[in-house]
Amino acid sequence: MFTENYNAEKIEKEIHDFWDENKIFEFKFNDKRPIFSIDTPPPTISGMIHVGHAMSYSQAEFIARYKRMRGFNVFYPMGFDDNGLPTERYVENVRNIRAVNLPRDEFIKICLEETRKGEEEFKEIWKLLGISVDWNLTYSTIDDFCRKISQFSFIDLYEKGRVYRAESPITWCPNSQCKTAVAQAELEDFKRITKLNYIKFKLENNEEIVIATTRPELLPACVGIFVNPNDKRYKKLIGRYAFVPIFGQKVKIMEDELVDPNFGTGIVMVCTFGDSTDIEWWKKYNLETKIVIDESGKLNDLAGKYSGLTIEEARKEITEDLKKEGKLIEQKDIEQTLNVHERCGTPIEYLISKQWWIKISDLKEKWLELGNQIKWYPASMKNRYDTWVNGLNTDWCISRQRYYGIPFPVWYCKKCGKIIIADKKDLPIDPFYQKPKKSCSCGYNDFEPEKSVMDTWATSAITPLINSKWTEKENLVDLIYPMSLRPQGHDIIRTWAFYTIAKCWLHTGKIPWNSIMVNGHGLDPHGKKMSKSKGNIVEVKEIIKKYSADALRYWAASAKLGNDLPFKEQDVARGQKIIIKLWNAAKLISNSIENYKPNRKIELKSIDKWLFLKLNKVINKATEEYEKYEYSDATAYVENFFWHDFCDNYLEIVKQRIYNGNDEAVKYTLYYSFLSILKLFAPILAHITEKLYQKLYSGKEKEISIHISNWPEEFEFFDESIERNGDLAIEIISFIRKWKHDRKIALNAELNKIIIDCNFEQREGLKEFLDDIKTATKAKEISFGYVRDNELPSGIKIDIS
RNA sequence: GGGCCGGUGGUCUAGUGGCAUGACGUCACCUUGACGCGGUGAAGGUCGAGAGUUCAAAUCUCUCCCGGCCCACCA
Repeated sequence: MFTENYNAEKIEKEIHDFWDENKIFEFKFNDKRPIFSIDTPPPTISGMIHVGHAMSYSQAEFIARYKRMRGFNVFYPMGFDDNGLPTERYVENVRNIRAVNLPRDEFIKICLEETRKGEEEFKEIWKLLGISVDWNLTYSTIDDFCRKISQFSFIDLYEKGRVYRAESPITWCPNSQCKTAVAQAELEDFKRITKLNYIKFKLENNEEIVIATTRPELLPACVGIFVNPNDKRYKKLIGRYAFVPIFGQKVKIMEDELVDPNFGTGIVMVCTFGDSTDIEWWKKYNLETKIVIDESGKLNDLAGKYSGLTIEEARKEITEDLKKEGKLIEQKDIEQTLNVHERCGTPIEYLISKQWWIKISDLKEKWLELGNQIKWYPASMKNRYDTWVNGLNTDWCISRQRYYGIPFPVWYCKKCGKIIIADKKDLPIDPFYQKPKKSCSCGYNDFEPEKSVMDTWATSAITPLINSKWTEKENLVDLIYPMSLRPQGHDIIRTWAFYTIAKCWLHTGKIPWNSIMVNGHGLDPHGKKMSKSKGNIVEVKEIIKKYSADALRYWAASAKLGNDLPFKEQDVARGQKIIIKLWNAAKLISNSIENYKPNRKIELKSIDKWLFLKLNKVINKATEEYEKYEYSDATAYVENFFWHDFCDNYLEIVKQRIYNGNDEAVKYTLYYSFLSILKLFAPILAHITEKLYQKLYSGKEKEISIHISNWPEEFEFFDESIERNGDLAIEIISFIRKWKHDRKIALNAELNKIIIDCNFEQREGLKEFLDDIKTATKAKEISFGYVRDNELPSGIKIDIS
């Protein structure tokens, strides 16, 4: 018997130490059990770990624990995504430095220092939360092995003809902290109100046409004018020439179906480049190239007196000047959707530059087919993948003009310009500080290193191969690839999920994982994303300290898979109540279990069988839900069974038998039913179930930890009529409770006599439960007989006195 | 403009054809030998709107409205 209260902070700490010491979560390399491998998301080191992170990682963690109990050898690694733009931005802010002002190697060193710190912080919090990863399997995307495998991957795709270098228009972020090429997947939509400017262009014969544009600052880059071929108003213009105001260049008027006659004046100017239609026309009609915006979003010499101005400044001044010249005849407010960089919200520009690309846009059908080979949970999330693939219109630009990332294993010959690719056996290399091992084929021996680094997604897209130690002699590819499960958020389906499927298939010809579970986000109480700048971050540590890790995990388990979940402290408090309830139930039954070890078949009473019948159903349902990764529905079933069937009804009914101390049937029932309850709760309430397992079952059950014990299976099947009859008994007990309540009598007040009036079948069934009704209602006497009133839904009538 | 997800008592939520689930909150009663962080009850919903299919619709179909997300070349 134990009497102490539950001290979550102390006990959770003890349990963590126990798990560590006994290596409970270690992946066993030589083991016959089937493997369940998880492609854990490597979090970006961003300096703020909030309950939203805790939620998504907990949800994958529930599945890891469930699978472990199902007898799988679980491969559950942890990674850290600690390079690339987000990390640079983080480090620049934390240290208040700017990468551009520092030597490259010094900046990289600082980044490494800062990310180490961030990783320690993550590790500490994940341990507090009880995330059951095997920390021996940790990787970081900037470590030697990841640099090697990432460069290897690049060379492999280069050799396969999937990687190419090309000078072409590219989406570019001109933000002073970015100044890099970005990929289609990194763009977001942004709606804003802007001015549509109606501008007069002169024709050769001094006639005038009016063109509507939102970007007058691009006038110096204007290389053509288009009208719709079916637009009768402008048919006569086709093939003639116009002069761009202020800048004076002469441009041809052409026709194209893409022009919407109803937008603006129905006449469009093409600039290199204002948007993707410009690029399309530029390619299709082989137009001149006039780039007027530079890498930092300023106008260059082509803009004449406007040179050096930012886009916004130039727009303002050029508009002013047009107005002065009488060329601007109208300005209208319109709503405009434009592409912005997802990291900083800056409108992207199109520049021409030389970048490295992975060819993906020609294989849309393949990507869709691979998507079909993977099981999506919840199934509807596959739509997002399909939509994205269908909308793909460019290849994947993987070079970034940044500092802290994985370098390309590439040099260029300074004489003939030939591309020199490093030898696979020399990886990882940094072309900035290392040279090719032999001269160029042209005989020259001086090289220019590729200065760009790779898009972080290019590395994180091969996490299944990183986990498999692909490229190493002693690898796990046959063992764990394709991996069993990819858990990840819905916001990165177009990036992480898609790129992983694409790259891994290009390398191996196989899908990267058999299933993907897509989790929602933990939001602030008002349903908004948590972010430092909004000041609405709820910190993991605080909540764990106030409630407990188990209570926070319970909150995480309350969201259906894929749904976003606003953080409500009352939900965590609800988890706390269940934990306390479990502890107190254990207190009550500890006497019966502590010195008891079932070793033979016992004749059970009907109410005991009733409990097992209910339990069987819960085990079935919970298992079914877990197989679909629906931990939340599973938990709801378990919770309902534990709280109501087990505590409110069964325990109340058998209390006297517990106190008697020598009822073998009740001991047997409590031993196994409570063990099952603990196991069913174990994936969610990982700590308290472990503690109670050790307190009550240690030395009796085979495994030292509940988390490696077997998932509960159905008990012996009893005649289903017992469940029905037991339910009738509960119905009668409830009625008597209400009867007492209506008379403001205490529930434990004694009754003189209960008379039950029912049909023959009910009477036969209830006979087995009369004692239970008697003790639960404190009736001195109970009998069958004729009753006039008090009819229950089942038709039974009760007389109470 | 297209797609996906959602709209259920004050708040949140389960529920894909058959009397609307639970939590939190509210109110009342019960100081029951595990738990008052408890027990027992009560009040509270025309299940976003409309139409249709059906003996029967929160659930299926259509239209519309609202919210969120994803996608799209409208200058």
